[in-house]
Amino acid sequence: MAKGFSLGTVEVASSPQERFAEFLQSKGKRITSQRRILVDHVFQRHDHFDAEELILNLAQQPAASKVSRPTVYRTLNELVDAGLLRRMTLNGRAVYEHDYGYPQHDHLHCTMCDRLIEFQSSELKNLREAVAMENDFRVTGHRLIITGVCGDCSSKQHRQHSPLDLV
Amino acid sequence: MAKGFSLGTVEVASSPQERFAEFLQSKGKRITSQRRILVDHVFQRHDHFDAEELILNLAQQPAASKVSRPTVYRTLNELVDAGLLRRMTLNGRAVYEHDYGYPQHDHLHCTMCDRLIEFQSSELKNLREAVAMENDFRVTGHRLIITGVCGDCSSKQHRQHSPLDLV
DNA sequence: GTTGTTGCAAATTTTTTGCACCCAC
DNA sequence: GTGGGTGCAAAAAATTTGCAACAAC
Repeated sequence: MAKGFSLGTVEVASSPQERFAEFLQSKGKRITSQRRILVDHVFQRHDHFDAEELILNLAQQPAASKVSRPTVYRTLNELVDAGLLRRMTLNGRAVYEHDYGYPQHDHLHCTMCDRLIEFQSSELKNLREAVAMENDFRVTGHRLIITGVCGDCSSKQHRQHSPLDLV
Repeated sequence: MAKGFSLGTVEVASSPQERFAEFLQSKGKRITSQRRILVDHVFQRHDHFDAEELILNLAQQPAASKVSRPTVYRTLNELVDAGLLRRMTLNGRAVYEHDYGYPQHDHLHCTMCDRLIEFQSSELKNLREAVAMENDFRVTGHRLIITGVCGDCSSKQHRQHSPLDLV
């Protein structure tokens, strides 16, 4: 199970850091400062982001917390594998959001301002299973994106938000 | 070959060619041989494809029906704008399918063989409207992809189909 | 004859990889 | 100490764009 601390208490992995550490160890991978920095940054705020935003964000931090572009990409993939992040593709580029300790949900995507609005639907899960059953399919997940125009953009039809103006 | 797609008993009014011509004219664009060639190719068979497949496919045709790579990309975008094709993103690359004269549907995506299985669900439309209403959102469309492993791949766990082995 | 279109090559954008050095274990 | 990790530069993959020749209207 979880590794005990010196007091002998059994810890359940609760923070993203712990959870990621567990994943890495299970894969024989190492816990490096870069990986810690990235997990910190990614889970400090709950919003949608892409690799470029994360890199830019890190560039504005003290030199100590800089991580190279390839490592950012490598680590994002690991975080997806670990089940901590979920990846979706918006306009060709990958967009990430928290997947761990965050309820299952889907998205409304405004094509004017690129904003993502989250919503939950219990019916969808039933639908998913029903369809899978009919098609002899073993489900591991799903992605539903409803596209359209959000209320804000509907009113001020002329003005547009900047791309990737996220939730 | 088939000029319209038959929806049960009702045939749609115009062919993709006609429909595209209409779109082009409404935009002040021109009907060129390349565009005709592409529409022909794309609507000759009903399956999922990506830009590279289409280009390869064309390369094996008589010289007369060759179209350059940029033009293929440009025209695919126009066909999406015209509502003739639907675009979705599979593993970073764009995948297209017919959208005109073809019933609304969604997909099961097998992550082992990359096959896309189509299905229809009427409940989804209700769900879509309900969610949109709640969020003050004007819906133009949606995309649902249920990921998992298809029956074929579940049985022969070891063997894998080649990527983009399509429906 | 105008104005949009094509093809070519090259640029852009996003993401991945090879490799020498480095560090967590 | 050793094997995995990092950063750098460079490659790769997918798509877009500038521009001169060209064709549709």
